Amino acid sequence: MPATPDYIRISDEIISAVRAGKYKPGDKLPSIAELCQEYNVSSSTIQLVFVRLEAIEAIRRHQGKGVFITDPSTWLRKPGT
Amino acid sequence: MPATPDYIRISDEIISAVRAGKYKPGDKLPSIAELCQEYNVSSSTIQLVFVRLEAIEAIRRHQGKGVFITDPSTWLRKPGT
DNA sequence: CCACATTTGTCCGTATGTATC
DNA sequence: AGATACATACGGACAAATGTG
Repeated sequence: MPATPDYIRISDEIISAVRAGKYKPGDKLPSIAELCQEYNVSSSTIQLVFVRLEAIEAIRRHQGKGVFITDPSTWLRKPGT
Repeated sequence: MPATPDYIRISDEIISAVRAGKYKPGDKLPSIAELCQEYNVSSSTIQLVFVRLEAIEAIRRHQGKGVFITDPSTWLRKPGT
């Protein structure tokens, strides 16, 4: 059983959404409060997701404004490469 | 306001230590408890550091064993490149 | 095999600060 | 000024893997 942790699963889902074109560069993610409800986790878990996605430069966080998708061409790669 | 947050500063210091050769691939980092004391932060902050370093594949975490430095050639790059 | 200590892993709730609208 | 939203940090609870005796 993998039992993937929430913060891994959620960040992977966001990456998949970018890959699928549901998010485009510059798009703003839902607010932390909304993501908490959508995934039924605490804000601390969402913050973990953001730290992880920011580390690979998949998002940019702007205090007071929101969290935005970056240009995937700089970070997106196929699985297993 | 902090010029640099703890979890960014600490992870950057670890990366610098790798760059300086103080840590080599396969080396085990001090335990979470020791890092907490060394940097005078909580374990949650160290966990943030680990999530960040793991996202860029600078470390690998092994539950019950420890946290280990990976081969820097796969992730280490000069600042600004 | 079992018991135990150690260590890391995940998640939560909260407090406080700062930036933006 | 107030509301909204993100940012950082803490402390604790419990789980899971490992190593030792």
